[in-house]
Amino acid sequence: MNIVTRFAPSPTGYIHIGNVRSAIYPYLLARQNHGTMILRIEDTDRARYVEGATELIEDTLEWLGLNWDEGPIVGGDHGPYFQSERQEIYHEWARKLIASGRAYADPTPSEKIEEYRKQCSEQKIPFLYRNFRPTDTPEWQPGLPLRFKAEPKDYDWHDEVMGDMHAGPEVQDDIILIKKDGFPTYNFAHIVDDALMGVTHVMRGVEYLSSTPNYLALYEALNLERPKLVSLPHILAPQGNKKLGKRDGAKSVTEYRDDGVLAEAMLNYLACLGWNDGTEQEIYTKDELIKNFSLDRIQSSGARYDETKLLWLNGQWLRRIFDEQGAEALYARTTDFWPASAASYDDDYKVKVLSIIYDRLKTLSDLRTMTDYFFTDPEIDLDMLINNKFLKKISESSLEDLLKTAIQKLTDLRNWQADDLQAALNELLAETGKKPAELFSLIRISLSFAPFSPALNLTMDVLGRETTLARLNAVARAI
RNA sequence: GGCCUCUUAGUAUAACGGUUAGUACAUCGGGUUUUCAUCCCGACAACGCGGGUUCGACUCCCGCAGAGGUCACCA
Repeated sequence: MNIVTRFAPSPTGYIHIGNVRSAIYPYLLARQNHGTMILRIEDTDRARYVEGATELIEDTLEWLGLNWDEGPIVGGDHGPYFQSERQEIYHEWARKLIASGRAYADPTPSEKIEEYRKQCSEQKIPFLYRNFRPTDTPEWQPGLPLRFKAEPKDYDWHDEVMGDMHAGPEVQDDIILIKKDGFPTYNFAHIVDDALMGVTHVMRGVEYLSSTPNYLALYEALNLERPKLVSLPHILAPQGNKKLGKRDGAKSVTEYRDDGVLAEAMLNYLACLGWNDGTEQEIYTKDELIKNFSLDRIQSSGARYDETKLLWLNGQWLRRIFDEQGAEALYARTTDFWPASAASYDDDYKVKVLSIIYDRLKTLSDLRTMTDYFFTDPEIDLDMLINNKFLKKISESSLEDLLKTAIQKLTDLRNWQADDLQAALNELLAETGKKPAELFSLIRISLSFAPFSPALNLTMDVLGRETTLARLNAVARAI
């Protein structure tokens, strides 16, 4: 069987980390089975439609590397892939239901419905429209909503994540199929679309679980085959037990990209939130995820979003790319993340800086704050030097002497290279009788005036003889 | 309120009747000649509660509690 999955978002805004997973899992399943992944835009709610949201969605999927085989941009044999362009199709299927007596036009004014709803809520009973079903219904015409005529009964079905399910007649209702504006509801449109597009696995959030019996009734009434149903548990906000949503500050996926999180790390983290393959592996490439993914190992409970772990994974990925693909490969990802002061420097120099700083990065945007002193002379901050925990017991004149001794030693150094620099530093240690913490802190801070920096010899190597000596001399004069 | 789902350390999870309940993040301690990281070593820390079934239960069954979802002309 050819597996066909889909991601079917509404273009109401950006995709955030709480809802990308319903794109990732269908993608993994489709790729694993050499099947088809469809992107369908569910834009039937004109009020919530947001201009540009479709592009935002496409951008997010592309960044994560979740390409689709059918849908906007790429086309396909089952289009259109925007529900707003499928009006005729929905109406055609709606007419079938009218013909078979399973749908009726509803003339009830909305105030009346609101009243019914209120009655039920006051009596603390569930609101079922079928209990208020109008007896005399007109012919369906524009301006009138079309409702399904429920014939409630028991349903049994299997959910690939939740297991065997059962629901009684009490949950089935006369749901709206076509709204009065002529657009279909999600409830109706997705049934028709999934069937026409050959979707074999419907993967969506658990919030649809309670309406599933209505969908089963619809498949039956339309004489359509049931796809496999896969309910994905929610991703929960870091605090509390609420589903992670925009209101809890769920950031858009692309915001993480702009903050310097790698797509590999994001995909890795999200895929493993609520799914695991039973091994103790933590780092997964996209190909490994595709290979190892399985529906039956998706958790049935919600998982809390933990940004700390995402950032840890990002660090792992930064180092992995550097170690396995080389400095150039990682450098290629850093283009937008250098401080302004780096603009005039060439690629070779920046690659060197990256090479000695990369294992201190959590995100690429850390480059902006951590590398400035490689590109511009830092402002001399004597307080920082004098109050350093290793240097504060040394008098200022001793510091000056020590610095001058170091300058002399480094000035005499023949080869300005990491190894030779380290050798010179070691000799300096022996000659001055200072502890590494004292001597190295003095030089390190004098060069960077930063809270931390890479190994001293590497820093001096990258900075070069001229800059290093100039900075040290400047500090020696200032003390 | 009805219906439905979920419940292992702070977090994500492993275990599919018999383990000192494993792993990772976080936290705390130590090591790798300065700092901050990386890396390595170590520590802390969990089966929601109550009944069964069984020689034996985190695992199976039944209650309870807690949390979440749903009951839209939103998806």
